[in-house]
Amino acid sequence: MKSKSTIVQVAKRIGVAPSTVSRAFTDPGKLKPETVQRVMDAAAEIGYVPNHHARALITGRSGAIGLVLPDVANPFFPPLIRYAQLAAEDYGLAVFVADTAEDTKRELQMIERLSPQVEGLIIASSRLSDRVLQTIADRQPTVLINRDVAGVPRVLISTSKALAEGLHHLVETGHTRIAYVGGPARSWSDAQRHGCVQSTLENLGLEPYFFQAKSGNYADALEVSGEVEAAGATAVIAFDDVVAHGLMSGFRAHGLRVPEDINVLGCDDTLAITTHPPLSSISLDLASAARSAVTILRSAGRPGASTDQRFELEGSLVLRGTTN
Amino acid sequence: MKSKSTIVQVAKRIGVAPSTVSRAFTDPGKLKPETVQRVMDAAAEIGYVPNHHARALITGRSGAIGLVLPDVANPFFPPLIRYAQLAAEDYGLAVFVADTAEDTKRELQMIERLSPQVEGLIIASSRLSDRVLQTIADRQPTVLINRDVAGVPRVLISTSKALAEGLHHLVETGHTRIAYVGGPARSWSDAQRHGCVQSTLENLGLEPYFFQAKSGNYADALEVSGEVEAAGATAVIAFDDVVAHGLMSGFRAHGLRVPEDINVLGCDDTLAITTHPPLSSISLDLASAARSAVTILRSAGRPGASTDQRFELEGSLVLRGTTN
DNA sequence: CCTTGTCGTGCAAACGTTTGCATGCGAGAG
DNA sequence: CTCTCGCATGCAAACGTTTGCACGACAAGG
Repeated sequence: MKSKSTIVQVAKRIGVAPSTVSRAFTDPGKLKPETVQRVMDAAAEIGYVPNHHARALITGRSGAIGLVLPDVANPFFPPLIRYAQLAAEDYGLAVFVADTAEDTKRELQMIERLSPQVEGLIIASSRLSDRVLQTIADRQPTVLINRDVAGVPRVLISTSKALAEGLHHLVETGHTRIAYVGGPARSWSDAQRHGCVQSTLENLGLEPYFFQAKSGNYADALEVSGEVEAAGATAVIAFDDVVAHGLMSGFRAHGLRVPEDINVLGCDDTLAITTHPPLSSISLDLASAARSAVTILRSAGRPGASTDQRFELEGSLVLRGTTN
Repeated sequence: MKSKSTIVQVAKRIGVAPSTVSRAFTDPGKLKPETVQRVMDAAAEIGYVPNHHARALITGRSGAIGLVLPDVANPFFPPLIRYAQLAAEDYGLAVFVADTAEDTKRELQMIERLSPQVEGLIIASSRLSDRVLQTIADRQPTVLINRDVAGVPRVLISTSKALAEGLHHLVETGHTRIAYVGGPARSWSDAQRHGCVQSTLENLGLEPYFFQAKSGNYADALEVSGEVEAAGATAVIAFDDVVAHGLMSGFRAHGLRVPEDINVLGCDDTLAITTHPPLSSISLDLASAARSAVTILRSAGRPGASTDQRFELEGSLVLRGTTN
């Protein structure tokens, strides 16, 4: 099945040293162009393809990075996977994806499993403690996404500005009873959004109503919609779009109309246009986020790499059909 | 950053040969239990962790498999990723994920990139030609998902039975004008579903109406909903749930009610419960599919491995709120 | 007591690269 | 014409494992 041809076979074929063949692939500038050509031709002829592992063994670079995330099925992550992969490609890196199923133990376990076969780790929305994350980051290049741990490189996708903007819009259009339905408890994003709603609303002299969809999935949100309704909220900010979607379904089931009876503002803009009416949300630049993460990872563990990089990207408010 | 400790350091520490340490990790049965313990302790003390690449170099197994798919963002795939990973874990394998963005050239390119660093490839919903897939399968262990190429191991997730069942249900409840809205042209699933609708309906003496949502995404489906409506269909089968969802939105926008004015039956059951009303669909056992794929991959390229394995799993009909 | 077998361990040769150093060659400077 | 220098390439030593083979010790069988 697998044909195995090595660098020395190529070398023999055209009467050069193995090292020459190696250089033709890794540093062609050092060779006479004509030699490079001969090597390439011979390689193609016998179907030679460099052995990654032999190379990794000596150079220490495995040509792969790991992307660890809590739940592939959450619509926030697939785009992240795609963009991370695209970015990694530019550096000749392949990406391992690890789904932790929102389980802390499992997360740690996957990280340890992956650790020896990657050049670096991108850990998104980690549920691990700061201390543990620090330790991990000490062992190999690591960048966190949506987790703010001092001393470890991180990219944060912030929604503060856009959220405040959205809040102001709601207040301007006459809302005074505004609720926030939070997501996963240990999530940085949730803390950030929660805090933002709280401070913004207090500054406006309003009292926020807080609820929580424990795991942040559709079913949880559906369930919590009753409470929101009972509290008499006329507008609700959802932790993310799937929570927003769940809430909308709940409201509709109870005969509430969106946006006439209650306004809904989502977050992340992952499925906005597929709801009815189209969900107002906060759109994120995941492509930039992923690209930054990979770039930082690339430079981490290099001479003169700052260990405390912190990139913060702002989302932007997109008003659609669920707000007025 | 990266601490490097090797097998010989461990060996030295307790005065044994490197080979003994190696065996303690790979084949503990060959050693005195006490020796194994001593090795493990010493390894833990100095934080030794086996070097994957050195191991791969000599054994030829990289400890990784590749999962190639057209679009991570399509809700069909994330569960597949998760289950594939779960299954791979049992064999101590990590999984590379490659998103081809539905691009044939890119697909081939990713496969070639991944090929040298994996023990095998799972290619889902490939857009490549049979011939090319054959060639790929010749070079390394490969299993196809939802692609039926003779001579290369494959697992097919069939919906024929469930679809026929659904069709009969529609006819029994009085529908005579039934449409099928297809998805990506080169897709095996689409061909299979298209064929099933055609033959089943013809057997029942009805003439099917065929439409197509080119890329199979929400926007395409939304667009095609008008045509379906114009054709006077009273029931529509969608290639998958996202197409179904798009159609529903289209219908609603034009004032049609589901299911009163038109019935909708989806496929894949990826987002059934999050639509309104909840989408009737055909549920798939992705967990089994993924597990089979990994298992087949594992046994492929082994002595006595049949090259022509073909697993077919049947989906099951789930009637919810979009049919009557 | 010698043979034979088993068990636990050591030795050393791979695996396919990369890379620092050495070498030979021709060209330009003196 | 000799010296020096740079360029293109060869040589060989790593990188960290795994694994076939050999070896010694010890037990059991004759």
